[in-house]
Amino acid sequence: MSLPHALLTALIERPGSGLELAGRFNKSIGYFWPATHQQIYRELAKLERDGLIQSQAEAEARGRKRTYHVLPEGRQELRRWIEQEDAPPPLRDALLVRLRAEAAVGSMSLDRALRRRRSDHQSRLTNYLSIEERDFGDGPQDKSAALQHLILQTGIRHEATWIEILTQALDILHREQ
Amino acid sequence: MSLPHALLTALIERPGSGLELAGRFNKSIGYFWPATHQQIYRELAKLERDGLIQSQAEAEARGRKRTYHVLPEGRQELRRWIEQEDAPPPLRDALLVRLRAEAAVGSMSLDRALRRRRSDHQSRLTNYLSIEERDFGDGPQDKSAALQHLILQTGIRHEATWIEILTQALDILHREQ
DNA sequence: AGAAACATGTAATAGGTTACATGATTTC
DNA sequence: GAAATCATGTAACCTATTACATGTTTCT
Repeated sequence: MSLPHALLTALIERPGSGLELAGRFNKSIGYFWPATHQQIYRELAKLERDGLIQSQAEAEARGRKRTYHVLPEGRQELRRWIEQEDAPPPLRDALLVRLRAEAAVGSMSLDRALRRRRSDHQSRLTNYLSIEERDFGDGPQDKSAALQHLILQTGIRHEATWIEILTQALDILHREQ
Repeated sequence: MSLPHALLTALIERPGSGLELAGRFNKSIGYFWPATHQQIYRELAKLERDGLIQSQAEAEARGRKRTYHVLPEGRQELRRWIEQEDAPPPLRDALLVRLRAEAAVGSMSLDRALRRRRSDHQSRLTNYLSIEERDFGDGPQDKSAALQHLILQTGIRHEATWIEILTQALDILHREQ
């Protein structure tokens, strides 16, 4: 249920069309709330039906660009939603199921999957660190920038934790006995 | 797509019925792959149709207990699945969307949600630490126990990271200016 | 004019969540 | 015998994923 609110946030940061949003998502909000363009178009249409955003298009036709912006009602709805409480989402990581399965059957075949995952996390970490350098490298931050930095740091810590975990897992699997 | 394999793992650890599994899930695999009893019954039926597990019941009737165990084909399927590689799942945490939205609109109303989340993570952490004390407190571990311990440590680090993040977020929101 | 890129969508499927329905066993 | 608990299931819905379809603009 967060996608519509993620879209409202992105459109407040800057109005745009469905495909533009899909592109921006890949490099920002999508790191913690991914969405495909199909999902985005569907939700944008619904948000407009609900009167939270509005679109302008040069002409009403299929392949024509349609730019959305947030209405006051949308901003209001976002403010309302921000203060909702919800429980922490579960990890839901298949790799943990695999580790548990390995502990149960001892197949000894996890090695490749673990290395692959570790290198995935390593490249994500590198990417996040270079974004941090670029966007938050110098100077003091206002509240808004500090929050965005914190979100990025969440990703950084997440990747770093996984790298450690996977290294430990490989150690365990390679131990004698 | 991990639920069937999580169930195979649980049934290898110990055969059981649908509701028993649902109960066990809440205290073990469910920490990183939650499932309701409805899902579990559906998947068990499918696993039996596919010839991976088999059930025994005293009588064929609706409310009668039905105990499942894993067939060799199921064990084989689990071994095959373990070595599959997959990309890290996204964080998909609504709270990060909320932080980003707060950065965009500055509603100043996140406080309660952040404290609630932090205390959720704190009680989970306490719970995990006491499980660690109880199950892995003393002595050296064989490979299987070391893996299960590592899975628990993943949860512990996850909760600890979130507590830090949320504390930082509260600091930022309470800052002057 | 043709190709590539931009742009918006539809359809089918799978997985998970929530609400509800029903039978069997145990306990008081 | 009634209530609580154990146990198995159905149905409706929502979200996300994947594959496909189609129109428009720009570049060469």
